[in-house]
Amino acid sequence: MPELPEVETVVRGLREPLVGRTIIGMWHDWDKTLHSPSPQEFAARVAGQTVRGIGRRAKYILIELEHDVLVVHLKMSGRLYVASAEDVYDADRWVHVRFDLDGDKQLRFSDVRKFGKVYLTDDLSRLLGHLGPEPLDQSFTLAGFREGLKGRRRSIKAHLLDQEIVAGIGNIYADEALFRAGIHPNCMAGELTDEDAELLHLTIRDALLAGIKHEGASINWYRKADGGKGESQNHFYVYGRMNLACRNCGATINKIRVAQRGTHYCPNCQPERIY
DNA sequence: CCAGCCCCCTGTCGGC
DNA sequence: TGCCGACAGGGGGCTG
Repeated sequence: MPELPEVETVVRGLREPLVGRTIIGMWHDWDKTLHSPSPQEFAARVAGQTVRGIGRRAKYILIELEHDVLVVHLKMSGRLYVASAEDVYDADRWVHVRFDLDGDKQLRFSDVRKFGKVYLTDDLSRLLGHLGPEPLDQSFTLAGFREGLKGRRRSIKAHLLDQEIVAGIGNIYADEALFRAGIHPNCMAGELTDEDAELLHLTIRDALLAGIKHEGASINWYRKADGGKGESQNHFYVYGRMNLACRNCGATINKIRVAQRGTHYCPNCQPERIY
């Protein structure tokens, strides 16, 4: 569920309750949620470390400790929140990892579908080195984006979902960025014009910034760190709007499958192209 | 290189 | 009502 805007919103919400807290110990009930190191080493290493800061890389949450980084990927249904030990939340029934903090607080990782992963590492580049540029950083240049499109014989939607091209876009914001650029999701990446690339380079950032502004999309599982819902889903142009009227032209939004993912587009604003 | 399929899981929804 | 398949904000792996 969570893409860059959702993860960024969670990170911002965790900063206040988490930074400065010390991890006392940890508990888990699903081995596969702990990616690495082993549960025994994980618990031994994390205990006693204080949270120095919290950040984000692509869809990964980075909790910076004194000697390691605690990394969390929410995948489809993960939630991360800080609670007082006695607090009870709806999401608690799916908590699979819990970190006990000083001050009688807890950092809880809840995950209905159990796809989420938690890592502890002192070598972030080994874990995240394969990722492409951050779309909202200076490192995401138009020149680099154009270069990456050259000669690629796959759909532009598949291209945008490739985390090595640009990191943090998922199914929602790929559809939204392509709509804003007027580009059909099945267009060949390598066939886009320089003008297309320039527009898409802009609309990727616009779509993601709109998502952050509205604090992420709470369609199903995603919640902010404080448990509240985001509002981004109320501002989509195409995602989840099949058979509804295009906000731009009034045509009926269509849904197809591209790159094995449900894909929403306006057949009028994003016409198929003949090469 | 890339499309297409599988897997990891659980919950929800629509059709019969 | 119950059952059953399809599908869901992700990503890794395999085949052809």
